[in-house]
Amino acid sequence: MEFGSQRSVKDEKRSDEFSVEDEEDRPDKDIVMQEPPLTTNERSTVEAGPNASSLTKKEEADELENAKAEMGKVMEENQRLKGCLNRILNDYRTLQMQLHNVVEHPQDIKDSSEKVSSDDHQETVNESDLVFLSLGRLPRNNEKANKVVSNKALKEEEEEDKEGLSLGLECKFETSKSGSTTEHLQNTQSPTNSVEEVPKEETGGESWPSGKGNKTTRDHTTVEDEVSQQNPAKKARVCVRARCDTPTLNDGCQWRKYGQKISKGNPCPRAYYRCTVAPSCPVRKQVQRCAQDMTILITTYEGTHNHPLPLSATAMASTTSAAASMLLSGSSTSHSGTRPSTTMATTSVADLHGMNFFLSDGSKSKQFYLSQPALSSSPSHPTITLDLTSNPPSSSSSSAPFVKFSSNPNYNPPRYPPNSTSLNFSSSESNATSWSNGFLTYNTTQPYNNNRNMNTNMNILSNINLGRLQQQQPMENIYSSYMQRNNINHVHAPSPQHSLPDTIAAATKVITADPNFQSALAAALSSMIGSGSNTQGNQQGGAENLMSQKMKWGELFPSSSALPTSSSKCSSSFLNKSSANSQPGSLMFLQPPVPLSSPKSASGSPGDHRDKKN
DNA sequence: CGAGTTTGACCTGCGC
DNA sequence: GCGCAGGTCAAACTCG
Repeated sequence: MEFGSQRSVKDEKRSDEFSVEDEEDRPDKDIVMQEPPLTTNERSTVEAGPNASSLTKKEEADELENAKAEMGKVMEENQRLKGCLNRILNDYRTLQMQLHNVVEHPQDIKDSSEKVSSDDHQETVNESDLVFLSLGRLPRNNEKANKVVSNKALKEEEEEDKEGLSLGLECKFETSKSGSTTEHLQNTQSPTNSVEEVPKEETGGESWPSGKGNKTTRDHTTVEDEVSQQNPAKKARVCVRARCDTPTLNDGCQWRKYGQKISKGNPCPRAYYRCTVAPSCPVRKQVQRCAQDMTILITTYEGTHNHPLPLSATAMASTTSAAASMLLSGSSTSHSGTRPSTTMATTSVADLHGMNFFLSDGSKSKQFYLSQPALSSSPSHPTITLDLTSNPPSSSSSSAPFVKFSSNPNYNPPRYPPNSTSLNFSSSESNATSWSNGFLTYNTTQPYNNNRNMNTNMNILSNINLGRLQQQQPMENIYSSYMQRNNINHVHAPSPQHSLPDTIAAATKVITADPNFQSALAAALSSMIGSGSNTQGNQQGGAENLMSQKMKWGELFPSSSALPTSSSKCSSSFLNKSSANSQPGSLMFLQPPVPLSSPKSASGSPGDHRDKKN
């Protein structure tokens, strides 16, 4: 499969470069590292033996000293990394406790958060910085508690008028934000919706197109009906575009096909699936081939699983959940007509490639750029697309490995949405589509920031790019966003002449300054990094692996590094693999996966089933 | 025989 | 109000 081959190519390429993944695969690597490879001289020394007359004792001593110094450096580095790991683990535990407190004792949230914030490690990780991303659904009895949290968050948002995201139960970019705007919010009846809307959808309380199914006994519970009443439209959808030969992405879940339809504008039929892992699971997905490129499989997810997810399904679920959350939070504000003067906007789509999240919204009222109706998400369905495809090699690529916008899942470029939320998992190679080898670009536009600059034409676009920094372009986005965030007029993409240190500094500032970035990063990284480990069999020690991977990344970010390479066959395969590790250590709080035994389709995907047939 | 798929009919929302 | 298109249902069918 394509991704598999891509992986192998990448593996070769990075064989001689520092690999976080490799290191993570070998927890005891520091031991290995303590014995640095022999230098040529050393080797010759060893080979020549003590009788070698060419080396004087002094030379030997020098070499010995050099080796010692080198070793010292390595050990020092090890210590530093260990310290970092410990710190991150502490953070993780603290966050976990915080979550626990939130879930168990919602009334204590503030207290606990204050308490925690007094902790050393919490100095920078305050409540507003947290990402609570849960894929499965919280138990119903917890929903209330979370609603309380959400309401609190909402109040805080209103009070603080601070930029940020506010999401709900399942995926919270729990930040304070200004009263934002959101037409989205305004459209909702319940004042609590601003925060609950996402959670409700994401918690599986989500309702499918209203009205439908109410007549017959459907899966919807009373709560869900409630939700659908409160939230008649605006079902967040996450569209995943991936090159895939199989009929469906194997995302780890069990799906049952319940319908098929030829949609207008696309000769390929669209198949409708619903999750059958749990009988009442509201999650559905649509699968359709891209009309322009039959190799591209467009999978649209809607809803959130209300049951524990199989390991193999958590990654995709987390990714889509995060994306949906971003979408919904991002959609909370709107303004149009201003084309972002950003790297994105100024970069020709044709020159770009890679994996992208892009946000689209069929809703005119929300004034996101409109999706084309080809695979039309219904107007009431804001859609975020995770583009795991790559442009053909012909597209010039290396010069601009990033960001491409497409107007719809069928990918008709370029539209340049005035507002866009985009997580970009671009690959640095034209036809390589690997999450962990790609760049992560988290763009937040004003909807997120929701700041007072809304009336300006200056779209704030913030990019965080992770990845191969030997290529300058990624940093340019960061730089650009930084400049923009600081209201520095910067109409065009920054020129490559900017010094790397500058861009690094800018990137660092961007990351540290904006909790939204951190949140989005955390979500995206959870998927990306989680995928970095390995094989499905290697599902243990995931937390530490992940955490240390994150740490590595954090450590390495300022310097040249390669992100861990994941194995990705079909884009979903990688997700399967990633899930095991993404779960425990990430900032996502997933419900404990339960091994699902399905007598029939262990693969869990109808596509697999069909594969057998075919 | 049970689970999953196929497929035509039906329902609903939206635009004109 | 009408027609269209998306989405869903459910009976029939297939498969293991």
